[in-house]
Amino acid sequence: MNIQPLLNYISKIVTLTDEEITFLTSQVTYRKYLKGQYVLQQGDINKSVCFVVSGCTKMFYVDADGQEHIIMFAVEDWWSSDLGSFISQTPSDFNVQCIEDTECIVFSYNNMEETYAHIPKLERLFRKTIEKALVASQKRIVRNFSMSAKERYIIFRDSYPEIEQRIPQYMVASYLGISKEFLSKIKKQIAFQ
Amino acid sequence: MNIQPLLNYISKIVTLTDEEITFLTSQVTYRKYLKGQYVLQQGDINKSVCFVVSGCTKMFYVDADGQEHIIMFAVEDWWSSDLGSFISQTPSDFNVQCIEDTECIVFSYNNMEETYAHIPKLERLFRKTIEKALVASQKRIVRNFSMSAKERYIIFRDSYPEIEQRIPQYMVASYLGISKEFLSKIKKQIAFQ
DNA sequence: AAAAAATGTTAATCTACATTAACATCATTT
DNA sequence: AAATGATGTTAATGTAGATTAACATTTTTT
Repeated sequence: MNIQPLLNYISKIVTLTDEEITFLTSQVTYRKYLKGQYVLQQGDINKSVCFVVSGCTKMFYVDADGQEHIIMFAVEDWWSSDLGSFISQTPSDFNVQCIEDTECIVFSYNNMEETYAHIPKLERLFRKTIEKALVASQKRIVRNFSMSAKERYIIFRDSYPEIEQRIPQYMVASYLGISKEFLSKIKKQIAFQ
Repeated sequence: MNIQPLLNYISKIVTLTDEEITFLTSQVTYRKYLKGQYVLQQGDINKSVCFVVSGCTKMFYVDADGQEHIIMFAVEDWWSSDLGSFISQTPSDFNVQCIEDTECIVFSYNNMEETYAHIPKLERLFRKTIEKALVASQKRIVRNFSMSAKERYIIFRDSYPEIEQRIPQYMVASYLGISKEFLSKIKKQIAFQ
């Protein structure tokens, strides 16, 4: 169990005492998923939130026509899972699936109250995480309304170059909300200009 | 100052003592805006969050081409303002403007810590409000990706019939992310089928 | 190394929606 | 009541991006 990446992440936001670190370690579990495994399925209530230590996950939605729409990716040092379902304990609209072998540190909903009670700083940390998710989500709505697919692709590529490298292109297309054929066209166009 | 609608709203989620109500009343202010007035401007840090007692506001974004994109409306018993900017105290991407004469109860960011300290239940209430905003925002992304303008219009109309009645149609179009001409066409199509 | 599966490309055709522009209706001001 | 401005409609034309289908390339499995 390699909890160090989580501690590094936390230390950027709040400072924990040795005692708090010990307690935190006792509250979380470590899980390894294989490529292709589901962390969460559409319709289930999300009981846990995962901090990714290694690997990569995608959160996506399958619509009425069976089409897959990727909402977000999570790589090292990111929170995977549907935060909305986790915090409200309502059925999730999304699936979370590993697109690489993935190791993560898991916070269970059942432990959260106890964890917050023992380490109140963590409540603040999670509040901030949710805040960031809200801001990012609203920015995404705005972009989808006011920008072309090409502009959105360039922003994605420049914001997350590491992610673009390691995932198949058709998933980038799904994230951008366009077909893989059209993304192919966009990339060609960018290469020649 | 009519604080009753806020108290009714709060009582649905948490129960306040008389002492807490008195304290809360001392912490908020009451503001009246005229139709057309701005509550928040793009680029400013949102210092306050408003509970709408009467009237209606729109939150919108003006893009690089000068086009307006409406993100949400707020009517009686809703929270107006950009929660993202408020909670993170970062410059807002959005404007909030009254589209009717509007009265609201204002929480100032500077008072929040004190309010939370005195009435911890309210921290939970606000956390839940943010959670709901996140869930709604993610649902919106999904809808915009996987549904046609007609489907989105029907959902909007059925979810918020009161809002549709009281705002001009071109604002509904902006909220849906389509042109007013196309919404006009959709409505005609629905009427004839 | 061959076969199979997954991923990526190209081009033709199609469609949901935007844009433009002209006009119609309704609300507000004088 | 006329005039002005705000809102809504219709129709013609344009375009971003979808869909289909065939093929190319890369990766994985055997």
